[in-house]
Amino acid sequence: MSTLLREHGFRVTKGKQALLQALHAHNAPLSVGALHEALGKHAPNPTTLYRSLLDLANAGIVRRTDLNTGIAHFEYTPERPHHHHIVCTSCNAIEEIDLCNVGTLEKKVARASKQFAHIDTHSLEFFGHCRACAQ
Amino acid sequence: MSTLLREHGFRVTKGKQALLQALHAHNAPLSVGALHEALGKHAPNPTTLYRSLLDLANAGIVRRTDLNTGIAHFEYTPERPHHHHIVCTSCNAIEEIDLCNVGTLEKKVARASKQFAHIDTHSLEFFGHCRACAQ
DNA sequence: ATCCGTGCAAACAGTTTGCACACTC
DNA sequence: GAGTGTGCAAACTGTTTGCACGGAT
Repeated sequence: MSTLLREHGFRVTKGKQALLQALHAHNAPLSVGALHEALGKHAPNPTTLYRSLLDLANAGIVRRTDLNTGIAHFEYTPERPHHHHIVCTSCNAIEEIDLCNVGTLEKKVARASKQFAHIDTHSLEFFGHCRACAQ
Repeated sequence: MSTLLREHGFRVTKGKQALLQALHAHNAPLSVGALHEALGKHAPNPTTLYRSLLDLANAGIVRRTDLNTGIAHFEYTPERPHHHHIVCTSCNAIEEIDLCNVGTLEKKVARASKQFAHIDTHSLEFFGHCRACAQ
C-alpha cells in the first residue's frame, strides 16, 4: 500500500494508508460518509478525505461512481478487474458483478459517434430490489 | 402534453407544461440549472422544478440520471426508445446513443446475482472527449 | 529545511422542507 | 369550494476553499 502511494508521488501518511486499507477491505463503492464512519476513531477530517480521494482518483488508484444517488462513492481499483454493480433502490445495498461485455459495444459506439473523438471508459449500473426489500 | 399530465393524475399547469416541453425539445439529460435557464422568463421557481421533476420521475414521465457529475439530470422518456449517452469529461457535452444490447446481459446478471430478487433497469454511460476538447 | 498533507472554519452549491397563497378541477 | 401546485424563505447536506500548522522526505 505504501509503495503504491510512493509510485504515484504521494507521501506515505497514516491517513491515506488507512483510507486505502478501508476501501480495499470493503471492496465495493463507499460513500464518503460511510468511509469516514468505517475509519472510526482514526478517521481523518472529512475535508481531508475529499481531498485525498480526489487526488487518488486523478492518479487512477480509486474510481468515483455516483450510482445515481447524488452523492459520491469511491472504490479501490488496483488488483480489481473491470466490473459493475447492482444497486438496491430501496436500501442502497450494492452487489458486485464480475462480468462485462461492454468492450465491443464501446468500440461500436465510438465508431458511430459523430461528436466524439474517443471513449475512455464507461459506467454501467443495474438497479433493482434485493431479496430483503423485494417483499 | 396536457393529456399526458392528466393521464397520470397531475393537474395541467403552465409550469409543468413548459417544463415538459423544454425537456422534450432538448432531447438529452438536462441539469435542473440548465433547465431553469432554458425556460428563461417563464421559468418556475427552482423549488417547483425540483418538486415537479421528482413527481414526474415517480410517474415515469421523466428519468433521472446523474452522469457521475454529482448533480441531477433529467430527460423526457415518453416516445423515446431506451438509449444511453456519451459524456465529454471536459466540457460535459452529451450525445445520445440509440443502441443498447444490455438486455440480455441484464437477464444474465439477474440470474447470477445472489442477493437480488430482480432488476428493474440499468444505466450505461460512456465517458470520453468530444472532438472540440480532444486537442 | 522544504514542501506536501492535514485540520479547522467558513463559504458554497445543489436540494429539501414549511407555510401561505394561487390556480386547476 | 376543495385541494393540489407554486413561490418564497430558510434549513440542510454534501462538497470546496483559505490559511496556518504538523509531518514526511
